Amino acid sequence: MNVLEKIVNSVNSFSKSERKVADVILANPQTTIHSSIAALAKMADVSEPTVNRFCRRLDTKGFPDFKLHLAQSLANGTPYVNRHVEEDDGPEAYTAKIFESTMAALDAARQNVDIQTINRAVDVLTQAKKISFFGLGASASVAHDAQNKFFRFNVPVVCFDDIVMQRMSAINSSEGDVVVCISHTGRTKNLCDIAAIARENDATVIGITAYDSPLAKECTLVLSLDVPEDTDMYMPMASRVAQLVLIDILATGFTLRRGTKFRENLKKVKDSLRGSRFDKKDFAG
Amino acid sequence: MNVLEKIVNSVNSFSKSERKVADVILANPQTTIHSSIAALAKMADVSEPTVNRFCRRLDTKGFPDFKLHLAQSLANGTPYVNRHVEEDDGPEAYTAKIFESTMAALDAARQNVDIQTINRAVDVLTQAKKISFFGLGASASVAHDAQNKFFRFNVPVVCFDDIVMQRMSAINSSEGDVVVCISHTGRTKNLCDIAAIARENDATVIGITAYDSPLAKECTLVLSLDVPEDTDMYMPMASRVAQLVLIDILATGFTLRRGTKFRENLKKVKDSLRGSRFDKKDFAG
DNA sequence: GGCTTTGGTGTAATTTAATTACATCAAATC
DNA sequence: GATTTGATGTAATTAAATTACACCAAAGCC
Repeated sequence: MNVLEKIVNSVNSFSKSERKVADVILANPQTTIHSSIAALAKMADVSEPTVNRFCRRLDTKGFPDFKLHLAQSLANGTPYVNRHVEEDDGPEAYTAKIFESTMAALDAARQNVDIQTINRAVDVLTQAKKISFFGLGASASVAHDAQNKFFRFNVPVVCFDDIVMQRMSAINSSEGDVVVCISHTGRTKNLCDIAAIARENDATVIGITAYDSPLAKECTLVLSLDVPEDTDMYMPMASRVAQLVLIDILATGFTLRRGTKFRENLKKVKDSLRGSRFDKKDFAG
Repeated sequence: MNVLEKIVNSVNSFSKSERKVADVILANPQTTIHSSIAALAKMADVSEPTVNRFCRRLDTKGFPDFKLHLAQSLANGTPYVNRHVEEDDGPEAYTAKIFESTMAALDAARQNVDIQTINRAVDVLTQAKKISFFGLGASASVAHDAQNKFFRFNVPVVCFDDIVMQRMSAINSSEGDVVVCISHTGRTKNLCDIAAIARENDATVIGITAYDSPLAKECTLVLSLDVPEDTDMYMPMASRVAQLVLIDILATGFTLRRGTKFRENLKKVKDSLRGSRFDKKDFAG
């Protein structure tokens, strides 16, 4: 276990002064590793030996050794804590927090996602006659992204963010068609309807949504992410990123399943974009 | 660049004694971080000040600081490397890899992003008469997402993924308008044109794109992410996620800048969605 | 309720480690 | 061959961390 987590975990077993030290370290871990024991003691408003004892309590040899461990924890990417943005955060603070909580969300998603279901979803997608991506609001952009990805596979794919179009599309679906419904909460009524309609018409419905939601109930296959969402800002952030990564995973599974030959086709699509771009060589700095 | 790589790279510029130090450190980096300067000097068969000078040469403040950096380099090695998906990866493997490389990309983005520029971008956005988000292809969904976010702020915001509409919109822009152009490569000709047109019409142009790209040259402000992209699959994945997180950050900065009163408005928008949803209580499991 | 003990905390002394200042030596240049 | 430059080590100095010890507060005991 890394030192940072260790501090968080054993916060209860700390004494009053030790907790002060812990707070300061957790608040500015980066500063800590560049401070002397005296500076840190002052920041936490405790004596130097208290800091030293704190270090020992965490199974390090002393303060310098503790800093070493801390440095490694920090290097390990992130203190994957889902830190919330606060009123008086400056640009550095909220930037760091958003990156970190997004990464924390992805980490959580990775651990929660069910590989079996992913595999079955890939199965279904590779055999689809037609693939439709539906999302509303914030999930609409995820659906768009999915369309963009699967479009490159030269598979019939559509994407609607309009309820009426979605409805018509769902009614016209038939066996062999795959409908992917995207919704973080899984409680958007219109989308639940769409899923139900599609199923009635024998399409396979994949839900990228919360497990145990109304939408999930309407789906053939549910890909749940269970991301701890920071709702402070009243906007879905982390969940949507996790959804995108999930789309990436499905797309990747798709290409792998289709084999080498197929991937050459992808390259062709990519090459076709070249004409619309400035060449890397053309543009010298 | 991490210290370990730095040592390897600059091995030529070292003096005889310094090289002895370098050799010892590279041979047992793990031991080094737990040794005193005296111990290391003895191992390398040089004097202590030589070791100190060696540390300074690598842009560290001294020996303890050097050890800190070294500790981080060592920790950095393993956890999230940008592991590439391979031909015969199963679902577990590619799922894990995609999550990890996305997280690695975010980590890299976090370290590269320029806070100053973010702050200025937020400045510009909060003062905008109108905000336009433009993207093409994969970046279109990012633009959509941005629109969705900023729309909630009750600010005039548009988003076009159609070149003609983008062009018309850019021509009609004027001072006080902000145009955000999104492109991973920054080499999409059409979007460069749009940026140029917008600027000619006195709009402020923010580019979410690669630093040093043709698009960047056309922008007032460039938010660069420098994400190591996995191009194996011929699709932008990680970069687009980083762009989204950047949008999240801008949106967050925006709300924070606007103050408490404004955030109540956000809650209203969120509450307004309630009617279109199944209530949490209505739906028991 | 007062006494004792235990655990936590700070002050000051001590020890250890790192850094600086300076002297010396080697190699390169004139 | 002399001089200068840069590299290195020795010794002194400074800074940092640790230890020893004293004190205080809270919990348990008589």
